Amino acid sequence: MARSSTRPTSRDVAQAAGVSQAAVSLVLGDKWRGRVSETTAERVREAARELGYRPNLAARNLRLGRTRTVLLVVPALTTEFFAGVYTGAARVAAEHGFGVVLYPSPEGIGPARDPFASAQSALDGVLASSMAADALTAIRGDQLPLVMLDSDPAGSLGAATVNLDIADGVRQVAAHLLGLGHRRVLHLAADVPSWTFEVRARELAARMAAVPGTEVRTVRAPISIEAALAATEAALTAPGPRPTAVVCDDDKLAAGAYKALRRLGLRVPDDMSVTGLDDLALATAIDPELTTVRLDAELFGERGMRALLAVLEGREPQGGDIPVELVVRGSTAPPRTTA
Amino acid sequence: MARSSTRPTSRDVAQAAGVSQAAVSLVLGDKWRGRVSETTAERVREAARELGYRPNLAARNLRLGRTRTVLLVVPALTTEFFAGVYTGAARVAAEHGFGVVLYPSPEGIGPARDPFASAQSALDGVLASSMAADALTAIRGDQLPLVMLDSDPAGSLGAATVNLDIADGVRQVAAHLLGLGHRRVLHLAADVPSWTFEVRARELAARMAAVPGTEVRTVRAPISIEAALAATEAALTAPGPRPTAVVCDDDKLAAGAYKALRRLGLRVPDDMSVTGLDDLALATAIDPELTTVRLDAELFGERGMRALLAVLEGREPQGGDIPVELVVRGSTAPPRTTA
DNA sequence: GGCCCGAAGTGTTACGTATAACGTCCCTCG
DNA sequence: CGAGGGACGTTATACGTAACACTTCGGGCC
Repeated sequence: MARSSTRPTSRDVAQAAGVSQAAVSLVLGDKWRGRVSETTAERVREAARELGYRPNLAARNLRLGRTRTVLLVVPALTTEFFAGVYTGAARVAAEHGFGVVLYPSPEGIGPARDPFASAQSALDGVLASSMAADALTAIRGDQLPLVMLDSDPAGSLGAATVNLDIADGVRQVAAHLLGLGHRRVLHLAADVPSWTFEVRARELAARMAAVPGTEVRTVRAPISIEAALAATEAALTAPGPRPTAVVCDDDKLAAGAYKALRRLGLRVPDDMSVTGLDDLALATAIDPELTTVRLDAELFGERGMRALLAVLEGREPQGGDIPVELVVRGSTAPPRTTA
Repeated sequence: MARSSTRPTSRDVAQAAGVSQAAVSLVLGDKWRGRVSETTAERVREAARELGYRPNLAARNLRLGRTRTVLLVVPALTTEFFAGVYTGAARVAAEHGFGVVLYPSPEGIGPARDPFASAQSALDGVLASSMAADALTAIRGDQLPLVMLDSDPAGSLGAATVNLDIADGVRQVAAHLLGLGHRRVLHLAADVPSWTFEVRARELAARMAAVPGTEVRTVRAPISIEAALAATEAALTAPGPRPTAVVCDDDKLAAGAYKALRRLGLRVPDDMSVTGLDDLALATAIDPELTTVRLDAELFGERGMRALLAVLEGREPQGGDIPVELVVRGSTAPPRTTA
C-alpha cells in the first residue's frame, strides 16, 4: 500500500500488481494485445481499481504533446442557440475521445485573447463562432487548427468554415412575405459586426429588389429587447409610408419589435407582420407566436466538430451549408390594406 | 535560431539569450529579484518575445501539481442566469490568475461524471450548481476542493455552500400577493429535484399558512414553456374554487402560464395575477411584463468563486446569503372579486 | 589578510506518463 | 539440433518546466 496522502500513480499500481510501470501503461492504454497475458492484465486492472487510480492528465499531455481537448468559442452564453451548438459539438467530440472546453467571449462578439493566453498548449484545436478579426489572427499565430462557424468563407484566412444556410432562410422569409402581399418592409438588423448578419441584409435586399414596387428600410439595434423596442418605435414613427412587415435578424429583436408595436397601438399580425430568426423558446412565449427561421443548432455544432476533427486528423473537412427551415406561426398575415 | 517547425521551449530561449534554462524560468516566472541582473533579465525577455515563446502548460502543470483552473458545473447553458454566474465567477478568478472551464451537465440537472473522468488532474477545484448527489460524491471521492451553489447547507457533505436568499424572495412574493388581497394561490413548481426548488415550495406554503383562510395548490412541470402550459391548464380547469394568482418557480414557467391563461380566456392581471422568479429577458418580453424576483447572477458567481478560492488557499470561506429583490411589474393586481 | 556574505548565475533533478528498444523463455520447424 | 519467432514482459528515456543545491566572484569588515 502506497502513501495514501497523495494520489496513486501508475507506478503505485505497478507495484501493487507486481509488474513494471510500463506494463500498467500498456494495459490501461489498451495497447497490450500480444504483449501482456490476459491474467496479468486483469491483475493490473484490479490493482488500478483497488487504488482508485486516475491517470495524471498533465503528465499524459506532456508526454503525448496533445490534449484531446478543443476550445469552443461562442459570442455569448445567453441564448439556447449556443447551448445547442455546444451539445452537438460535445457529443461528436466525445465519440472521438475528445473533450470540449467553452470560451464565452466576454461582451458579446469581441476580441478574445484570453483563451490563447491561458489555454495555449492545453488545446488541440479551436472551433470558433463569428469572431473579431484580431482574435482570429491571434489563433493563427498560435498555429492552432481552426474551424470557423458562420463566417465568411472568403475571409477566414484559409480556415475551414461551416455555415448555416442563413441566406436560404432569408430567401424563405422574403418569399413568404411577398407571397402574402407585403411590399414595404422594415428590416430590424442586429447592430453587430458579423458576417452572418451581413448575409441577412444582403439577401433580403436582393430578394425584395427582385420584385418591382418593393421597398426595404433598415434600422439597426444591438441584440437586446430594449434597444430593439427603441429602434423600431423610432423607425415606425418616422415620416413616409409605413411598412407592413418587420423582418428581424433575430428572435430577441422580434420580441422588442412586438413591444414597440404594442406601444404604438399596432396589432400583430393584423396591422403589422413580424418575422424572427433562430426559433428560440422566446418565439413561442410571446403572443402571437412568432413566424421565424428554425436553425438546427445541434446539427451545426456537430458538423463544426466533425470538420475540426477532420482537420486534426489531416483529412479534408467536408463542406456544404446546413439547411434551415421557415416556421410559419401567427405573427405573419396579409397586409391589411394593399398598397 | 532553433528549429522553427516545433514550438520554442524555455531552453530555446535560454540559448538565444545566452543563459541557462533555469535563468529563463526565474525571469519569466518573476522570481528573479536579487537572483538575476536587470540587464540579463531584459535580454531573456527580449529573446522570449523574439521567439514568440509560450510556456508549455502541460509541463508546468505536471511540475507544479496544479493548474490554476477550476470547473464551473451548471445545470444548463440555456438561461442568461448561468451566463451571469459564469461572468462573475470568471472575473474574480481572473483577478487571482485562475481560469474557469465550464461544464454544462448534459440534460438539465443530472449526474455529471464526465468532467471528473476528463478533467481530473486538470482541475484545482470545482464550483458546482445544484447537482445530483451521486455526482457530488464522485467529486468528493476525487478529493477535489468543492463549493456548492444554491445547495442545502446541511446536505453538502461538508462542502462550503453559497446561496441566494431565495427564501426571502419567496417571502416578498407572498407578502406582495397577500397585500393585494390574494388568498387562493396556484404554485407552479419546477419538477426538478433540487434544493433550491424545495425551498420555494416550503417557504411559500409557510408564508401563506401564516394567514388564515389561505390555500395553496401545487402543480409540477419540467422547466419548459409547453410543460408549464399543459400543467397550468389542467390545474385551472380542475373542479373547486379557482385561484386568483399563479406563483411560478421560474420565469420560463410563468411564460407557459401566460399561454395557458390566454387559452382559457383569462386576462393577466385582471383575471389572474402571475409571478416569476429569475428576471430573465423573457420577463419583459411577454405582455404584460412579469412581476418577478430578480437574482443577481453575477454577484452569485463572484461570491461562489471567492469562496472556492478561499478553500483553495486554506482559508475559511465567508458565508451569508445573497439578497434578492422583488420587481413589481404589470402581471400582479388585486383579485377581481374578493373571495 | 582572512572570512563571510550577497549577487548572479548554473547543474541537476523530479513531476507521471507512453513508448521504443531490448531481453528471456519456450515451442516449432526445417 | 540449431534457428527463428511468438508470448510476455522489462529497462530506459524523453516530454518542458520549476526549484533546490551548488559555484563563482568581488567587496566589506575586523
